[in-house]
Amino acid sequence: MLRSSIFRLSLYYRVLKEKVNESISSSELAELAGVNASQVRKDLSQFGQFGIRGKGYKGDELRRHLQGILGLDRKWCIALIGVGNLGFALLNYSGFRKDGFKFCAAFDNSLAKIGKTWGGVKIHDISELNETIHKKDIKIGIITVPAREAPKIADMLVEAGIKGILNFAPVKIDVPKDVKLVNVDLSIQLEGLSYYLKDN
Amino acid sequence: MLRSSIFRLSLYYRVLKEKVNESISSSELAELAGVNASQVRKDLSQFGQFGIRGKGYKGDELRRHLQGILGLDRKWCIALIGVGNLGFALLNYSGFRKDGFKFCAAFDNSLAKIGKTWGGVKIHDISELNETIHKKDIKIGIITVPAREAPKIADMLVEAGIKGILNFAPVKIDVPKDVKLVNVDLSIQLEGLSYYLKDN
DNA sequence: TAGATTGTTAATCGATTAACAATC
DNA sequence: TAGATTGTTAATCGATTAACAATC
Repeated sequence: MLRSSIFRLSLYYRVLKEKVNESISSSELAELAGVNASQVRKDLSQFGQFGIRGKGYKGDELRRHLQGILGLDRKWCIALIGVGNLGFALLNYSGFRKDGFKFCAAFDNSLAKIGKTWGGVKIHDISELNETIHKKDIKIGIITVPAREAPKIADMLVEAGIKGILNFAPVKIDVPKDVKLVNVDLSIQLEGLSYYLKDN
Repeated sequence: MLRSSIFRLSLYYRVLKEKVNESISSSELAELAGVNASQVRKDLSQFGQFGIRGKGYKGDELRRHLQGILGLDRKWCIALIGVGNLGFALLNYSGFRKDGFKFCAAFDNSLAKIGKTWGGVKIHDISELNETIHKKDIKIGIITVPAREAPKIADMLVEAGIKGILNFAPVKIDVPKDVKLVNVDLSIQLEGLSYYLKDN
């Protein structure tokens, strides 16, 4: 399945929250999500037939389907590694919670932080990574350590059996192909803006 | 110019930092950046001929070219709107600084924050947005307010003459086509992971 | 039935990769 | 000169959009 399709399904899932008790056509949904109507129908058709010809889609029904497709109908236990400013912000970001994501443990190597509880989450020493991931059945790792430490942390996560990594460190991470890696590179996003603005 | 090409140029720019005193071939550069060698040459060829046939590219020279192309050879004054946890983390993120990005002002509507200085940046009332942007010659706006406030803030930024917006709010923002908008949607990235993991 | 809108196929568009002549 | 590697064109691949028969 296409990365970009999945991205758009999340978008549809989000905008449908406002249409729970209504019917909605592919063109309305497209308008709300900022994409093409054909694309909406194509994206959905990869997973089933959710609409009624001549009528459109039922908001709540489609939303429930998308929730299942995206795997948001369950709890996801997350580990966050690197409780700096960004890590702290993510621990406290409430937007994740409503999608079933829950921070089950945080890790850092700073003695000042280990043992403390931030955002309701206990901070462990990184040496406890493997054991904690198994014990708490953690499925997703979020890397918010400095770039030079990130590849090693990624290896430790893979070693511990993690199959999904969200990496914020500005460095190339290599993972086996059965591990899904998503990079969020804030510097590169900002540099993209710089390019477009430089001749204004 | 393609969004994806620009993204990769930033990647090349980053990995070349380690190759400043060396020559490097398109295939080495591709390896470091995790892309195809033809793509490296194609990307670069859109902006000029920077290599020597039979030899490759000079690291420092190519890096300087990329710096100019990306507009990173100058200072960029940034405004951050919404000094919550994420806003605070970005204000204190040192990674932006080395690329010439500088937070010149922050804005919030909380009386407890207005007038304070965080990460070396003064927090203003949002009512001072327009005036401050003009006075400080701010070119880029970063939106880290809650979703429901984000569209209004975006309008204010556009009104103030901002031409580049980095939006972290999980909501669709509309801007005129002479304004470049980049969305960073953390929930959607995480939902993407959920999709790939759900059948494991 | 007539109108509307889906699901799906076909056409288009764009991006990536391969190939190779040019040339250091 | 021989070997290497660029810059660029051609081929391939994949994603988006348009079109339309199916059908509510």
